[in-house]
Amino acid sequence: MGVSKNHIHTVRENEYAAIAKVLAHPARIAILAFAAKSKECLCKDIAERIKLSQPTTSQHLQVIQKLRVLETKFRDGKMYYSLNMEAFSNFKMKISEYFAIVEKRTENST
Amino acid sequence: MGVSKNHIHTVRENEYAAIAKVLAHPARIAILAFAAKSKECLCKDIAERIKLSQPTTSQHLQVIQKLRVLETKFRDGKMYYSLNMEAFSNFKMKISEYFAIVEKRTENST
DNA sequence: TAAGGCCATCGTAATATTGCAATATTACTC
DNA sequence: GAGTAATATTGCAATATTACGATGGCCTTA
Repeated sequence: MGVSKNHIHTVRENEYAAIAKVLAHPARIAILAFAAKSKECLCKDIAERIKLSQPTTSQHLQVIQKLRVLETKFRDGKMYYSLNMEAFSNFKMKISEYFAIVEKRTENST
Repeated sequence: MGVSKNHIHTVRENEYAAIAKVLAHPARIAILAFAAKSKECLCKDIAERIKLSQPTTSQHLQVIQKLRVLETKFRDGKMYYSLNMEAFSNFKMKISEYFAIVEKRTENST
């Protein structure tokens, strides 16, 4: 087929993969780093910075937002994006958890 | 267009994204964990374990191999896959590096 | 040599992702 | 209300990803 068979994998495997997916595009890597630096930023500024169109940038922002790593505040007719540190730290923890699991398994392997 | 514009991003951004891409599928998450546990394993065993066909599994193995996180040994007419711990640790380091960069930027942000 | 096991590759299909132009929407300002 | 600015959405095109059956190659063993 070609359809992703997520259902045959465990919840945890899907969770790790979902997190990695957010980071699996250079534009999103750049967006998160930019958002961290600028605290609050606008879509158009991000677009200008990463040199992608406003719609494409908006699309990437939605992808990141789905996992709550970016939060939004609406003020003065503008949408301010900022890094959700709590969610981001959770991201980091989950990924570290996975690496730890894999590493631990190598120790006990036959 | 729709073509990925990797060239407009930095080498580092592309590198982080490339690493994340390997982890961006539950099957590959499972494969790495399985390879860590079994030390040496066969494609058919992995396929059986993750419940995907042999060709699909082989395809995922190639993706992981591209970044050298899996290494292969041919013996007795079989291809044994095993985790390349050095490459895997490098993976972990790079990802940690990225998280650290982002976190650091939040401290100095205005 | 034949048979069987294992795997990569090819071919194909379905779906997902990436990207932009055009448009719609929303809110502020005059 | 008209104009402006920022963003989301829609529609479309190109490419990438995911998945499997079929095939062929290679090695081992009978």
